[in-house]
Amino acid sequence: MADVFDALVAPARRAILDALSERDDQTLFELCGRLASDHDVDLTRQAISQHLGVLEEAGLVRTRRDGRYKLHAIDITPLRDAMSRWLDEEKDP
Amino acid sequence: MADVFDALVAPARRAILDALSERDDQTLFELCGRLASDHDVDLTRQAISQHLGVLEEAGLVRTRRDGRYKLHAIDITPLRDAMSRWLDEEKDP
DNA sequence: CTTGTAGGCAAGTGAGCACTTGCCTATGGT
DNA sequence: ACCATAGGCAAGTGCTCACTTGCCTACAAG
Repeated sequence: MADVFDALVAPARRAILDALSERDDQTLFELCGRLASDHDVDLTRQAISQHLGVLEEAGLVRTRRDGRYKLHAIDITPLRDAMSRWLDEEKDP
Repeated sequence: MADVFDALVAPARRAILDALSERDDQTLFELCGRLASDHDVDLTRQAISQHLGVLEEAGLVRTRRDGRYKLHAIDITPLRDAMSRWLDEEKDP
């Protein structure tokens, strides 16, 4: 299981999370097109696929099979867990 | 100005932020000792100093001079800003 | 002024990673 | 059966970065 912080360090992977925030259940090819047109990410399909693998290992992306399509969705739970140590500082007034 | 995500990818830098979360206004030497004893980070002084430089460039650490001492404190504002795009998803019930 | 402590600058090295190229597998339509 | 689409595996390359080593500056106390 890869680290959440390792997963977030690549701008392309953050763009993937942004694209998945807009719409869940996108295929690899959908993501390639959307990233190129809307997020200034112009990478090969294999590069995007590898990034998705890292994100999935970190738990930030969930996948499900539908025939020959593999649909990707974002899951921010590991992100909350990783950041809570700093962001959950109680501001007791 | 370095990227917040670049700053967070090194485990040593996250440990520094943890150490500064426990107590603000620590010097470089204080941090070296505390990191070695409490956070399993056994690096040279120069390495810690370079990490502090990256954190400062990312805005995550604020410094002030006091005589020959340089005191470091954490500032999580850039962290909130960087993560809000995913963590501020409104859960409208 | 010298000595010790706190910090800074700079170059060098090694390892990890982002990205590509090339080929292979699987599912679905006609 | 055949072809096109969706996805996967693996090796190779170049570059970035974490860390060290070595030397230099600043402030303070005796």
